[in-house]
Amino acid sequence: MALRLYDTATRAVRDFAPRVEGRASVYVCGLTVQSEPHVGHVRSAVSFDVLRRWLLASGLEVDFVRNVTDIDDKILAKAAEQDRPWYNLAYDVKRALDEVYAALRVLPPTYEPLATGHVPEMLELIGELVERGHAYAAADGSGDVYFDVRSWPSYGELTRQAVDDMEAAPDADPRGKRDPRDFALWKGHKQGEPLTASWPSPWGRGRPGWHIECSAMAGKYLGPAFDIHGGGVDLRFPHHENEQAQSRAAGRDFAAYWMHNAWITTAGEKMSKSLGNSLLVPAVLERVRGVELRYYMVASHYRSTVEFSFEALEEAAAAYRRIEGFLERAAGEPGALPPAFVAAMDDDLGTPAAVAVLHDVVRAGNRALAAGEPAEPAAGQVRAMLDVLGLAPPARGGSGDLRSVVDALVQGLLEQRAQARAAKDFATADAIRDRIKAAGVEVEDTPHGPVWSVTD
RNA sequence: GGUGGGUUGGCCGAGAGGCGAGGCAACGGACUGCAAAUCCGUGUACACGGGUUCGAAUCCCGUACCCACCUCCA
Repeated sequence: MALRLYDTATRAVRDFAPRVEGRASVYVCGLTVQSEPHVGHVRSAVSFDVLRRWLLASGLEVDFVRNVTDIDDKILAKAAEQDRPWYNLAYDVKRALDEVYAALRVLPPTYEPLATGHVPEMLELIGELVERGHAYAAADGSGDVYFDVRSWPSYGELTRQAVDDMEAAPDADPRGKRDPRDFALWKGHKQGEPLTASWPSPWGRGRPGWHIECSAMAGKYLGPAFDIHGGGVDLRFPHHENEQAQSRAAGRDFAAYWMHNAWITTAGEKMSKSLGNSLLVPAVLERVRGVELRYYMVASHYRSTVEFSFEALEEAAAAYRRIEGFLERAAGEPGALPPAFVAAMDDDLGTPAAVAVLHDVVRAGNRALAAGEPAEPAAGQVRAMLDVLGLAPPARGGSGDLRSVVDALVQGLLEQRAQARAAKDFATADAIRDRIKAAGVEVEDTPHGPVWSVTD
């Protein structure tokens, strides 16, 4: 295993060695299902999907968990605004998210646990923390339970921050906290909140704090120690810092490597508040195909900020179509990966360099085609690389049945065109081509005769 | 105040002491009835100012600007 990954905790690229030989365990923070996903949201899923596919391609079995946060303040607030049950909103958004993931070729996780389905596991963990003296019930009778930051000396180790240097959020409601930096493990049920959003606990009815779900669910599905924990950069603090603190304070080793993907920004800023609907994934998918959007993301490194623009997106789509065009001209079953591609991927998932290799091989293949030489080896390599990146070309021209129907019809017209061309009646030949094109089928002449494809 | 990341050609986007990743666009050529596709060729880019070095986009010092996080953000 020659894979090396950048580990946020040590701020260094480290050799990746799974805890269990031949098996990698990965936990990725998924989304809070409160509103439709924009392109920034899905970068994380795509980045870690590439990680997963590369681990698989490297011969490892992969246990891949990505959670769904389906209960939180924002969900409750938005549902109340929209005058519908919070679980109705959460489930709708989750389904929209599933569609987006499918469009972007993100493989379904091995497990996709919901926070609301793991309240007992969370309560158990909170109980352990209280027992060990790292958590306490608020003295104000609110039913809140807090993690005691001062009781855990290594608090702040993930993000290298000293507790005393942290800004004590001035606007935060101190409630029953002993220290303003203490964070909620359990939130007591409040007046006005739906009763359906609360569960019984030793501290009264309430709901889980944000961070505890990930510790509990990672523990359940991956065990007290696992290999890689991932998420967006913003999650380093507080979310991941807190996850690690509460897990380790409960005697679990937790993650061995931490990986964080960078943002997709607009106008140089984080994509969120002033976001128009145009950047919601379904809207973007009206302009390019899902596979092209994925190419756009994969063509830059997961730790680099991407400044989103439709111009750049169209360029990426054009680059992708070049690859796709080559595969339409050259057959070849997926073969071996070029060593340069493997080296690029092994170097902290160097997808930009890997994509460069992809284009190099495409050019070599096109050169072979132009010279009338076999292009199967190149096509095989290209297909193998695309599989790893989750970028295999989608089937074109509809179902196989329809495709043969269209082919029969088009072939008849192409024969007429060939006769016209042979007779140097180019006006008729072009008229036939235009007619076919108007029906959505493009014809290209190649040294081996005309080839048609369905335009999107 | 603390912590982390960034500034590369017309555009996107890698690289991290010597050899110009790759894509898009542009221009020239080849091929073609035309078109499309494809191939070949064309670029003296690394925020600014110093320094180290035989050699710096890359290392050091300083400056400017941008972004993110600091307790419920992908």
